Amino acid sequence: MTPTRHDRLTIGQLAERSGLATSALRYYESLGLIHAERTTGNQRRYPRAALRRIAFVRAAQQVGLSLEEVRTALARLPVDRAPTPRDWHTVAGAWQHRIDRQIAELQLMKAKLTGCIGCGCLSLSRCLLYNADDRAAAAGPGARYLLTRDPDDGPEPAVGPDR
Amino acid sequence: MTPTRHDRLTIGQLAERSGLATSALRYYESLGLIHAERTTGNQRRYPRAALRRIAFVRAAQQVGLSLEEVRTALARLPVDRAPTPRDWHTVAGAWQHRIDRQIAELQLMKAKLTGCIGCGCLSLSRCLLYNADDRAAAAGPGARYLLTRDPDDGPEPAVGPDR
DNA sequence: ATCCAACTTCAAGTGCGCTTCAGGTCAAGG
DNA sequence: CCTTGACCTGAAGCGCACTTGAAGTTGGAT
Repeated sequence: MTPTRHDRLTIGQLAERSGLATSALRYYESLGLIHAERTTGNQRRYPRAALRRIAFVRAAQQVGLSLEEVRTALARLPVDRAPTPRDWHTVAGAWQHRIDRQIAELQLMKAKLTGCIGCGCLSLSRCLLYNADDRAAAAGPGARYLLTRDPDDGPEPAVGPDR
Repeated sequence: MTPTRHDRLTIGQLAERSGLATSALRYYESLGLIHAERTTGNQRRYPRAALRRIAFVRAAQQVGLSLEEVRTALARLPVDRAPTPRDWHTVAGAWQHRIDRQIAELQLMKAKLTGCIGCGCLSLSRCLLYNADDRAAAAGPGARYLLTRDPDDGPEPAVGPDR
């Protein structure tokens, strides 16, 4: 221990403490997510604050942000000091909305599954899962919104074992 | 409508009804997720059941399964008939566990964020977000488990504006 | 002074889930 | 018959988040 000075971490040390690979850290740095000073020999030396930024990044990823979005979010926080409660409040608030939305989606899905279990579902004209995807169409790729309420089932040509 | 016969869909029709691109459908087929018969002219004709399988795939993706996992799951369901309640019960039960876990993770995250908002957090020695990532280390990549309780904070050299 | 693990850069590779492209075939309407 | 749009295949490309590899340099310990 105390390989350099007690408050400057080498990339290896940062990797160990953050649980990320050194390659990931360099990658994050290339994206501007973290920053390092350099020794005279051009080696990176990270301030302890880097750990905090990394924690922020990982947390943001869990919340579903891309690294690019994380970069934007980080840009609003102080570069190498702890954020103020005010800084943090803004960010965390936005995250909570995302989390709430994700939880809501999962709960909806769960409810649909429960319904389907009960009804022996996935039959052609009744299943929520089925009808959500069908004729929802459009809505673009990516965040396809499947599983929102299906207002009407439409004129499906009777039930009968589909084939 | 009624372009071929009423119960065989062209890939274009399936695409429209499922909301997926034809390229995605061919891709799914290449993975064995869906199956089509061919016309004498070698064009695909999908049974209506394909819509159900696609719904299954999309739902599974939402639950976090990879297409490979979906393939495995689908292998346990009848190929082109509606699954029985029993079939379905097994699968849906497994999914619900996954969903529950995901919800729990999100709620934990949310709780931590709330705590951090209250305490003006992300300071070096106290923040849950910070400490979860730090010295959790290991645990492999991928499902990194960040945000579990931090038992001890360890001897952090006082708080003081880190730098 | 010497050693070697840890560091450096840059380019290329990986896995997933698709999309795009090139070059050709099919089928239904005019 | 001819056109046109939907379809076919196989290969390549894309975006994301990294990892791997090659070739060279640094720095802390002995």
